[in-house]
Amino acid sequence: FLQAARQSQIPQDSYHEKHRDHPEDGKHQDMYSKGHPYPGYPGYIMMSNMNTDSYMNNGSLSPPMPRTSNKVPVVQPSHAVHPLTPLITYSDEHFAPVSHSGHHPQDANNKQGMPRHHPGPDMPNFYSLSPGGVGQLTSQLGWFPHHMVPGPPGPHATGIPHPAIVNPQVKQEPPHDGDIMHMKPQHEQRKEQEPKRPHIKKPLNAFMLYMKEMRANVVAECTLKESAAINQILGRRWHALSREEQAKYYELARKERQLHMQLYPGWSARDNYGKKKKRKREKMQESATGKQRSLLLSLSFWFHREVGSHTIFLWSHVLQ
DNA sequence: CACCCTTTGAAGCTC
DNA sequence: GAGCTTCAAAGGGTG
Repeated sequence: FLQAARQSQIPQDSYHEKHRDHPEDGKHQDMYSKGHPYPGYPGYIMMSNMNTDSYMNNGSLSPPMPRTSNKVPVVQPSHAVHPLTPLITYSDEHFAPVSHSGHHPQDANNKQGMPRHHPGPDMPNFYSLSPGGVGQLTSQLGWFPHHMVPGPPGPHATGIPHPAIVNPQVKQEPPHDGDIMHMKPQHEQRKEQEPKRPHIKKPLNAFMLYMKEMRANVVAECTLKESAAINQILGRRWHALSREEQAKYYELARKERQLHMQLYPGWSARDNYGKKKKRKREKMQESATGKQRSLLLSLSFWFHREVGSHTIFLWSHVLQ
């Protein structure tokens, strides 16, 4: 019921929902009606291996990109800059704010007057590396760590932390009287002695990159502020995108992963696995056990009705 | 204040 | 390998 209520809050007609039904019919007009949501965000740095992406050439979408493909810098979000300039910045020339969404060319050209490079079949060029490539990239990123240096990544010499790194909010117990080390169990001592590894976030996938880029547009176009509702809209818009438009984000996401791998060679999604949503997991568990309990109650009720009859035989099987 | 909600996709986990 | 779970972002809502 709550979900239905929440969903009902979504102004279905506040957006050009027709785009969903007619994705090729003047869609994305809303995307640029308000201009780019991130004015003045840094330019882009081009990726080096875009021209070699076969999937881009054959028109297929990128999700199934093999992880063994060329490793290229990733885009990792910076909380202070443009959403799509997280780890790397791109050259405006090739991946301008207008073009990176690939939507609403009319609005982009007419209202913003910005040149728009439609990805289309020549998308590979879209991501061609600007002079300097990754080297330039590293020079532009003050936080860019020595990605060949092993060990936990931390703040760069500049003092600017990597945006993907979140220092764990360690709740510090107020100091107790006496020697704490003697008061705590051995495993806790060991825990404290272990270096606190910074939390390295997962690289963003294609849809997440799309969301970061388009969220401001959607928020600006409607009165909604609830992210759940915004995300529903973004999900529908994502499906309304053409393959080429989506491919752009898949490619960005692929480069995100590649740069992430370079930045954090030892990192694995396993590192963050099971460290969030504790309440939800517990809730789900509880829900599951609750269902079992209610099932048991039902069966119990049924048992009391049927006990003494021949059905008790079946009940005994249920209990097993 | 931690988590929920909601979306998609990548990756981990379980069987 | 299939199917399920978790986490990435976001921010108002919830308990």
